[in-house]
Amino acid sequence: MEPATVRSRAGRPRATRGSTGRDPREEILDAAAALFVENGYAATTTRAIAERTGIRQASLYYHFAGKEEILAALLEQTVRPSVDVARSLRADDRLSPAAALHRLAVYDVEALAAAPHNVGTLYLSPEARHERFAGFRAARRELRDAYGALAEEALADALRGTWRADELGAVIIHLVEIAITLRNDGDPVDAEHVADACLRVCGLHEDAIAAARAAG
Amino acid sequence: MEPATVRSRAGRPRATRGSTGRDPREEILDAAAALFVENGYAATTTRAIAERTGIRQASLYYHFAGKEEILAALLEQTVRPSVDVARSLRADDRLSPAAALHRLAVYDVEALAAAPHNVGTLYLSPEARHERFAGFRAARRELRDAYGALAEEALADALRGTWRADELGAVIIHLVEIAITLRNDGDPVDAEHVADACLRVCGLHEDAIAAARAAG
DNA sequence: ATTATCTATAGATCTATAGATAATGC
DNA sequence: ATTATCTATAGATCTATAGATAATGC
Repeated sequence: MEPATVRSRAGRPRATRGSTGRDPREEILDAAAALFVENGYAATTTRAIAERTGIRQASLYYHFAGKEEILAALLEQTVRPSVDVARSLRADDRLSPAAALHRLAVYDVEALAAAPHNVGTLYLSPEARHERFAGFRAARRELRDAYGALAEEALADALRGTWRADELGAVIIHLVEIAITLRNDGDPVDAEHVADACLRVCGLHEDAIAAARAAG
Repeated sequence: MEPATVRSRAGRPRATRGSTGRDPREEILDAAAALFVENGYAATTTRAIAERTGIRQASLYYHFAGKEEILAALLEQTVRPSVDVARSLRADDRLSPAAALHRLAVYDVEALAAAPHNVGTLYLSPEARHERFAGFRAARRELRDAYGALAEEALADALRGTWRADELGAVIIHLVEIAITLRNDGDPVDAEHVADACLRVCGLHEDAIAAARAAG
């Protein structure tokens, strides 16, 4: 039962017009995401984030210890759902490896295509590699390994021995991330097509791909 | 006929030991490449570049108008050879589209794998998208379009109509750039495998892929 | 009393320019 | 005279902290 009018919160009012009533933490994350993607993490100043949020620069520090913590939150909240989906797909023994791989790829591509501000771009930033974002890096590694394991199981016999599982995982997750680039270029992204391409890289024939697509 | 001892150049000597005798412009580009790749363009200061080069910060400006010009030079010198190879492969009518695509991919992957400091990483930086690097962006677009044109010609009949040529180009060039990520992860990169994967994405069967590989 | 903001600012940069200097080249 | 560097520094940031303030909550 939400109140019809937004009850104004505790705390000194903002100097600028238009407190949106949203959770200020979310407002900051949203503003930061847009700026990080547009200009890059390092080139984005705390002042710019605050300005876009509609607060003063210093007020950021009430919600986050600093710029790094904002990036950490964005990275983790972006990759986490994919990891959860990967876990549940791997646990589902009603699906063939190819079908599970296809589904995971479709989910991921759609998530990247729909994420606010194309936030997947942040995966590519040099900062994301840093030790400091260990939570994100561990999650991403788990996702890559899930792709690797599924792809190795689905792999056509003709290709056995050509890829190690972790390379294969890196290749497939990388292919999925074409969604980021296509979106950046303004092209519409067809998740099924990209997922099909993942199975083709595994050496599957068109009929096997069609079967995996239907099972997903 | 090079002189046996390196004749010292005109100009005030450097304050630090060890003027290498290389072209100072090259020294700067090399130092900047290493730092841009490691820490990102925006996070790299002119001071850090100078320090690594072995000169004072202000001395950079004798060789480059600023940081941006250094990045522009690195981006262009990295993409240019691939564009040249793409042009000559498209002009060579002794090669089937699949064979030409395979060769271009092999060339590109090997170039990315061998480039000093994994400089291909810079393609991914948000700054590289900027208007200011128009030369690089035009070259990259030409390369992507070459991939798109070759891939569309090579495309298996079963896949006709599923991709537009420019999407296809984006997908293939993106797949080729897995070389950057693999190298970042410390994995060895097998250019033939990646090129094969490009042809699989185009829907080619293993025998057609083997033929294209042999023709390259 | 608690919360969420604000203003003000210290201290640490960072880029780019001005002008001096120490070599070689002629 | 020309070249390639140097030292010094102005001016413009940028981050993070200190402390004040204006709301709501009890």
